[in-house]
Amino acid sequence: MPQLNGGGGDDLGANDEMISFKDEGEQEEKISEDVSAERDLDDVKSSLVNESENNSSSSDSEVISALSHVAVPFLLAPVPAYEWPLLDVPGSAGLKDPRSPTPGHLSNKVPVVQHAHHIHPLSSLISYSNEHFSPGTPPGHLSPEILDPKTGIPRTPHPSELSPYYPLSPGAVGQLSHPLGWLVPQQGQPMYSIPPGGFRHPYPALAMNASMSSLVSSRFSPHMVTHSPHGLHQTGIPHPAIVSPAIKQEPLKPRVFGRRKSPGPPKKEEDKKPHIKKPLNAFMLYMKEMRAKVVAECTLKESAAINQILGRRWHSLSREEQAKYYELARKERQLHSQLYPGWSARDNYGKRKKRKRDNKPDSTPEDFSIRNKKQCVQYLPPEKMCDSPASSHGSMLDSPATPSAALASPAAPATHSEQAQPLSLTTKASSSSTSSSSSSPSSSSSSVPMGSSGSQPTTPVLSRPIPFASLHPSMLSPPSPFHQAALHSHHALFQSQPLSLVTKSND
DNA sequence: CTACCTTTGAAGGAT
DNA sequence: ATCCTTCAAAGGTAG
Repeated sequence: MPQLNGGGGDDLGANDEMISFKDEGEQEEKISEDVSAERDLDDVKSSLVNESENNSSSSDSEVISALSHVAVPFLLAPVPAYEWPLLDVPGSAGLKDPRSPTPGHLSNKVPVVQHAHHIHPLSSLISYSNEHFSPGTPPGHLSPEILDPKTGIPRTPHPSELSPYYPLSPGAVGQLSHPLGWLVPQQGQPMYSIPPGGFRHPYPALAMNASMSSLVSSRFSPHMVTHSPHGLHQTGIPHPAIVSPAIKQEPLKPRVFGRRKSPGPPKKEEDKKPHIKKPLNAFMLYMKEMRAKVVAECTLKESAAINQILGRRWHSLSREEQAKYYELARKERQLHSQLYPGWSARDNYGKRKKRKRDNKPDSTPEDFSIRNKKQCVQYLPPEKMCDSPASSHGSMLDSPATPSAALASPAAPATHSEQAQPLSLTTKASSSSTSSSSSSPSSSSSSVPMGSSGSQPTTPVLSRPIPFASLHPSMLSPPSPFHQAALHSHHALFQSQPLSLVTKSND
């Protein structure tokens, strides 16, 4: 259990969080795109700006204006809408995740808790609509107590049992939405697909605690839980993460259904091995929640464009807000690890055939640039329409590195190094300027901010022309050591795939 | 029909 | 220790 570091990493959280704040310079991205692409964008931008007559008096002209006319409500109140009040849950103190390194006052505020009178920010994601409750799973408020799986005797959940998942007070459990996405179907679709034939739990011996099982069961329709004698977890509750290889991907999707017939002969071994999906990370959880909203606000439907918007919005979130998702993600990973102790992310390798155009050295610069250019044109425009003003300068930066932020870091247990670094900045080239100041909690010892997503920096930068372009300017004048570190990391990037990039920029 | 696109984060293998 | 690759969601799009 990677995540279960016993309370050690207080700082972990902080670091983790830092990772996410790498958006600064987003604006630069737009501005510093590659020339040709920029032209194309300019056309679009201008058109957008023109269209949006009134709007923006603000300086963020294009983006805001474009945005406002498309989705005013969405843009105008991005944060407020999700300003999650850090709920103090006095009663949950004992229940809070023991590992939670952060100070009690902070940890208690984990927004996982939803009071009856509050609407959880993630309600869309984890909301328990009535329909989601299976008959056999009475609302929590009706059954605060949990039946002991072994004895069948009602008992109050132990902190140790709940804490790993959610710091909920016993009484609150039933009222709260389960933060784990897989426990809550979104838009009628479960986060994790469920094989029609039932589940074959790889770890039957695993004991799911009562609280968990109740939560889990609440997410599945009765028929799913009831039949399928084999393949079901000991508790009789299939985990949404388990997906039969044959239908491993979104079985509920029509198109998937259509192609159910396996192309080849039934693969024996694969059939035996259920596809256990990776737990969603913080951003994925955020996406699931926000996608619908973004789509509603915008006319966009393409996920690629939506995701771009979501990515920006993600960066625009305050630390506290992001912290919530990190916390959720962390818990989900924990739960996942408990449900599938032997599971490895590696297990899913090769499941998806896709392997995108990786900026392999082979790809010629031309191809690369063209491709990127095309993408930019294709997706960025829409983004601007709906995307929130790249408020990189907004909340995150402004907000002092509060301890709470630190708390966010879910991956706490993860390597400290990564979190310690503000690397996020580096990543997004963007890191550009703004970065440095506020967010450099970097007291970290390790200088290189490649930390967590060490890979991240590279991929994005390469795939995205924009950030890269902006990279140069900012890098030229790195005042602080931090910048240097960032520069260094970027430099590494150059070395790894310099040609295409350089060429591109020159173009 | 399938892979791609796009985003961030996590994990694990490779160096 | 660092870097790189893959996958997680999702839905339009292109081949």
